[in-house]
Amino acid sequence: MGSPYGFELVENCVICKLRTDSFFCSLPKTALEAFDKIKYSASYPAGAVLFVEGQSPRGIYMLCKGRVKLSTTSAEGKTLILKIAQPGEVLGMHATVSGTPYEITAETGQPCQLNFIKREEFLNFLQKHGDACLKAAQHLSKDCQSAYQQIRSLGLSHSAPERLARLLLEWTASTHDQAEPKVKLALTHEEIAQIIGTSRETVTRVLADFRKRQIAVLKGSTLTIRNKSVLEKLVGA
Amino acid sequence: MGSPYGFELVENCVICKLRTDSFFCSLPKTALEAFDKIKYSASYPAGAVLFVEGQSPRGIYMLCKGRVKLSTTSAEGKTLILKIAQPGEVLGMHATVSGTPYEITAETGQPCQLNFIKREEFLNFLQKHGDACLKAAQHLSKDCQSAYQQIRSLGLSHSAPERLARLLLEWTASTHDQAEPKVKLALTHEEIAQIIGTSRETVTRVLADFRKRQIAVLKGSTLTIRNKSVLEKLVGA
DNA sequence: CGGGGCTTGTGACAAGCATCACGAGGGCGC
DNA sequence: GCGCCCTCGTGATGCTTGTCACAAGCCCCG
Repeated sequence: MGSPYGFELVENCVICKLRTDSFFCSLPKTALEAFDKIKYSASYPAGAVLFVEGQSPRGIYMLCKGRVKLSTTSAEGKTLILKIAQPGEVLGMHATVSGTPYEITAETGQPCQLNFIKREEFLNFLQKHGDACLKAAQHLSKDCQSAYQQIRSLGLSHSAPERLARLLLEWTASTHDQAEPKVKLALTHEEIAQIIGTSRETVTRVLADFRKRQIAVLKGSTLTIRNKSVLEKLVGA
Repeated sequence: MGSPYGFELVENCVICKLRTDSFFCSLPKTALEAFDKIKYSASYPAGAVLFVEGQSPRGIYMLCKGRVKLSTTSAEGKTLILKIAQPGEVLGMHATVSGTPYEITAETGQPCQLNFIKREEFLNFLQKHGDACLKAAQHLSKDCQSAYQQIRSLGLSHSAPERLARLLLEWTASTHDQAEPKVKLALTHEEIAQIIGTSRETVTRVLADFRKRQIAVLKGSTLTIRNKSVLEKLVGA
């Protein structure tokens, strides 16, 4: 079938080509089929809001394709980005599992395909399928870990350059041992600022400084690390 | 039986008087008995280190009695306290479930009773007992939530008074509708500073300011909120 | 009761950064 | 092609707070 957002909508998890090795995708067949029965597939355009902090949990969203921005906002309107979710991740699981309101906001950053599962059916599913429940626990653990990492970044470093250096290293962590690692990312300075908890102007200035010192260059949406060791020094001390 | 730290060591979870309504304590009988079989009970003095960030996970600790300080430390030796764990909480579950190194350090803040469970046996236990696994997921969700709350506090507020006000309100959240809520806590200014990510001197100064303005008074280990609405105003805007 | 060692209180100073303000570039629709 | 809006670049300014330095309590223990 066709789709309004430029890609095929895959309706069946069992034969899905998007499946990654992460989380629910890698369930044994019986669990996967059960999962397939209770899910609702849907496509969303960029900028769609899946849920807002404070809402009581309707259920979980499993991200098949695209990127989703997870953020939280203060009373004054200041926004902090918690993470950019990648395909394979499950969104809104904390709230759904614990029954408390969503504590974060999820917004698609580009056209996305998602599977939605209602809260009750998801909880039932977890109870029936022990291996799925264990996967869920693992997923929650990962979320905790990334949260702790962000706490470290926010709480244990005073300078904005240090936090930005840490973020750049994080982004290029998967590119092993290249002379000049390159990463594509479609984030504005404003959004980067919201990740590391600083102002847009500071990000601009620090990036300009990095460019001048030949440490890292962000051109268009391509980030190139020129001197990884200096970045590591910035983070380390 | 006697105990070196001034309280009885309860050896059997099923008949344990310390049981709270939280997490594994409130399991159905069969699961509780299985839990009881694989656990090792032990008492620890104040200042004992249960695990250190970076270690590969040996297993989980279930806190029955006492308080445990969970923290993380930067390369420069700066410490950030993530939370003070209360009885009923499980420590080290993220690392144990996901198999990655402990990302935080756990240190007893007073004499404690803990149950330890080896990683493999714990994972087995979760797989066999679906309701326990669900409880585990709920516990992890709670941890995530408190982590997100701390991220909000660190990332979305620029002033130290604001963060301290938020912390005080958090501490007194359970004391509903008292004219002047009082809370006992045995934390030094240094430790408070490590929770809200500021310096010891700043905590001292802000507390002095709060005292002068009749907002909150910390005397010995007793905290008294004199004017809750001002605190809420500090947090809100 | 008289020391250490830890905690708290306070002043001075400078760095870091948020904020405001404004201008330049670049993409997109009309 | 023209204008509009969003993003990026950059200067000036002042507040917040980290840091250093040191004095005063406080508590525990011999």
